[in-house]
Amino acid sequence: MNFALDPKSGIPFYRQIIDQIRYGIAAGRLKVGDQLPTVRALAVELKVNLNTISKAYKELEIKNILETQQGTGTFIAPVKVEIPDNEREKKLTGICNEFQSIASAYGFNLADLIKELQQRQGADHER
Amino acid sequence: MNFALDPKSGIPFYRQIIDQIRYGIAAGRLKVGDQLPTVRALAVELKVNLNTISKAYKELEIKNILETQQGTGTFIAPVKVEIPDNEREKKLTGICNEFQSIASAYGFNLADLIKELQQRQGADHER
DNA sequence: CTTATTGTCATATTTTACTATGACAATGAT
DNA sequence: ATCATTGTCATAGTAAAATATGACAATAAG
Repeated sequence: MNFALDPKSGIPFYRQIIDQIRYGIAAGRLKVGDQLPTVRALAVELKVNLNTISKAYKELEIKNILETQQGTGTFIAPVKVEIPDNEREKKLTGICNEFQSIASAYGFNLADLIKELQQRQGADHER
Repeated sequence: MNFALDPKSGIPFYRQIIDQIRYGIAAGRLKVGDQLPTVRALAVELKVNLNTISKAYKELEIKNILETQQGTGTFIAPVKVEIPDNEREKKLTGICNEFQSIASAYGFNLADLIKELQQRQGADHER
């Protein structure tokens, strides 16, 4: 599981973390019993305060999505997490909007972006 | 151009306004020279404070995306992009790296992104 | 038992977002 | 010249987000 915070999004860090975990579970990349990074480790990795991670984990524990054992760690709880298709689509749209806007500010159009991404896709298959 | 604020999104109002203008330009719905609503008119329409609109416009003006003339109004500025080819390529790579990283944190892969962008390309041609 | 690691809690401080209000400055119409 | 409209600025207050710091509690390993 890899996390990526976007400070320019205006979305609070703790909420971005929550969402990325939810999406990870929903997509099956995180499975019941998997251990998450420790609050301190993730805080260092994302260069944010320990309390910010703790807040995210805590909210997910309240929702029974995570289980924490003090002294041991934080784990994915046996709960089904589903992200509605429309929310997922909305997220993708938002990410692409942001992407397209920034690209356009530097003079890149949709064709430029698609071409660059397709090259990566090709490179992926070669490996 | 019509605006819509989502109070539940957690994204600051002024940032939502900034983004909607940026996306509007990127998508071609707003063109060079177009006048935006006055700060007071938009403040009333969106039921937010005048300063919130002003802050959004001001930030866009600093980025040379808008031009303001006191007493007249606020307009879409002519975007100027002059970057050497090698730096340009580097920039595109960087933007796409960032994009791919954030998308991946939410479980979207290259194929998802390409598909979404291609849909936009198609929608463009229909108009 | 001791020690290290884990999550938790509490407090204080800083930064940012938003609102409220009032005043000022530049422009264009009359 | 006068007036309405435009964007701007300054100040103050409230709330949320994030940080900084230190301490505590439960678990596992030795």
